[in-house]
Amino acid sequence: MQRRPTLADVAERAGVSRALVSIVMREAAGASEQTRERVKRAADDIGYRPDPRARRLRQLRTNLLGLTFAAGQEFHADLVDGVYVAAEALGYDVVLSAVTPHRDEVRAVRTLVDDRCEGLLLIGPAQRAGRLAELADRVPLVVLARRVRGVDAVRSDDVAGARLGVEHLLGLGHRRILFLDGGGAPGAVERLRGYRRAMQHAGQPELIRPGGLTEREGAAAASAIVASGEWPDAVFAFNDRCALGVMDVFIRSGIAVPQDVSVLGYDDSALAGLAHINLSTLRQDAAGLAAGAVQRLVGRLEGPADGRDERAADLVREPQLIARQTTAPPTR
Amino acid sequence: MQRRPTLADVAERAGVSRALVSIVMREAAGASEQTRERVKRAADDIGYRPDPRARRLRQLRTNLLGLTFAAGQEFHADLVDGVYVAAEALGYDVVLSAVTPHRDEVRAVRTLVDDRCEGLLLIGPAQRAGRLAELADRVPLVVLARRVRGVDAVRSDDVAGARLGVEHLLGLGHRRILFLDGGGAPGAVERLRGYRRAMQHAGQPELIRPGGLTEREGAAAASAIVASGEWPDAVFAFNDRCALGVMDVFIRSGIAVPQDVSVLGYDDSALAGLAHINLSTLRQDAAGLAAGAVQRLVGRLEGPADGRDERAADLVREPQLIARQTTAPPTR
DNA sequence: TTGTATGCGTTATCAC
DNA sequence: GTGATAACGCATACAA
Repeated sequence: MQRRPTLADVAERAGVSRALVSIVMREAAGASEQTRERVKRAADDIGYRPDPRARRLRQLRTNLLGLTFAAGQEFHADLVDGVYVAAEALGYDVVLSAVTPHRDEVRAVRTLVDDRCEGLLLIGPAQRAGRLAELADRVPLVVLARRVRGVDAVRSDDVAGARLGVEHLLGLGHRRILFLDGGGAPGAVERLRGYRRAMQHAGQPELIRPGGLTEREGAAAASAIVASGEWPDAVFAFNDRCALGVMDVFIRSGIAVPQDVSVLGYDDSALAGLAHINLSTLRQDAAGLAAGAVQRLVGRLEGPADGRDERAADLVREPQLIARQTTAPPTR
Repeated sequence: MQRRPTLADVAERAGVSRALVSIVMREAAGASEQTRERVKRAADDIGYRPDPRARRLRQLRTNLLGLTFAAGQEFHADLVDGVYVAAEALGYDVVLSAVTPHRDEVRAVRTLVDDRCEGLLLIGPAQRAGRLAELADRVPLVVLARRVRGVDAVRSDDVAGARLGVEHLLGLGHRRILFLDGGGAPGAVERLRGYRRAMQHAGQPELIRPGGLTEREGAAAASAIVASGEWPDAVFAFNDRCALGVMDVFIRSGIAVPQDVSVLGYDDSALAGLAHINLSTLRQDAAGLAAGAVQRLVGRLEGPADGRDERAADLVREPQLIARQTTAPPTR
């Protein structure tokens, strides 16, 4: 027998009906303990594993959650992990669909819809809000790590995070705090707003330069700072990668961190925690965000039928300040 | 009609049989051009998309390739992209299964087998060779980026890569070349061997220290070097991350790269190419490796029935030297 | 060229 | 508690 054993094979071997095997495999009610034992033995003996395709085909529901993510991005990976955990706890399976250089988001979403996922989770989607709203109109959808008008979203409170960061630096005694903006990246507007509000509230001047998302851009910004000859007390970078680029250029230029300038990142990526880097940063609660998104999506799926016209939710979670070695009181 | 349209709905709307719709949707022979047109129109009108589950259930083959990978790892992401591309070219779909902190490899593999994938692609699996051989015995399997005895594997030629690196440094005029070993990591044994062979061939003394896979370990190794007071001409690190740790400590210690010491990495990760880092390194051809693995796997699936006892293949591809700014002729 | 009938592996409904 | 039977959406052999 080259083909894989089916439920019918188990039934034959155990000498019971297929219906009973189904009941036993699903741990459903309606079978005696003795029968259960026999069926399980038979299933194990021939190495039977239920076919999810056939199961989902027969059931009205697929119990499938589709998830798009950018392969290779650390923060996305953390969210994927969290989604797996949260979905399993609620009895759902997860179908992954990666966004890569040769496979765009539209395509990633299409495969998930074709696979009959009941709901979609999109991590940091790049599509414009209008498209996402259209999509959300056709299939239950929750966006992760980005705010989209008219669509359910779960994300960090970037305004609060940036404010936390500024308050940390102010608390250390810094005054001239330079913010490196993230341009059009998700969360950039909010982080900038948080910075500005906190600085205004403290009565300090706003120092803002274009930063970016990568080490390269951070390095460029730092070079500009060095060239200007006028250093700030502290640099608050849009994210960790940008902060690393800044630190790299500073150190090569003989500017000590944190003695001469404090540097603060955002994301608490894996690099930030390394012993020789020890970057102070703000941590987003990936597991919490993932759980929140899954719960929201499942809530829509299992909620009251009249809830479909419910207004889109925008769930935010507070980031957490991780003070390491790159921020310290001014030494001057 | 809340439920999704089925093939039968299309048939009804187009006024033809379901078999004809099936023929048209599969682009199979046996339908007139006129009918094709009408069916396609009807399908588009009601937004019909075939159900892959039902399709695969009916067919003897699923045309599914299962792929495990570590979410968040850049090199894995490159391979995932390559697998998507190569699989599509051969008419296969890819099912992703991530290995994360809360989801181990065994589990990732199980879901793929349950989903009736015809063959499995494992990127850098952590299981010991014996387990993998057992698995390969039950399902067609190709391991990517690791060598496993008795199992099909596609990987870079790490011996050749290390040799290339050493020859590059020798060619620049360096003699005292220190190699930072990767311990038990995949490819570590081969890279060490390549280094030793090249050094022996050149009649130079072998300088070997324990390195590691991360910035942290690279930094530790560099600290030891600095403390010893005796610098080599060049440091050849097990991988880019290790090399970055080395450079970080060197620069902080006032040792200029490449003026005082050349540093060579391995992997050509995204960080290596950044303007302010510009790490010389060895590039693995991710797309080529992925394509090779997919071709090998599909070859097994579609190959002659008597080929199942074929000996396991070990396909290697040559890495490529990327000479950037961290390696240069000695200035002394 | 087109239509009919059957089965893929499972679950759900109904009898017994 | 247990078993027969239909149905999920689709593809295929075969008949028309």
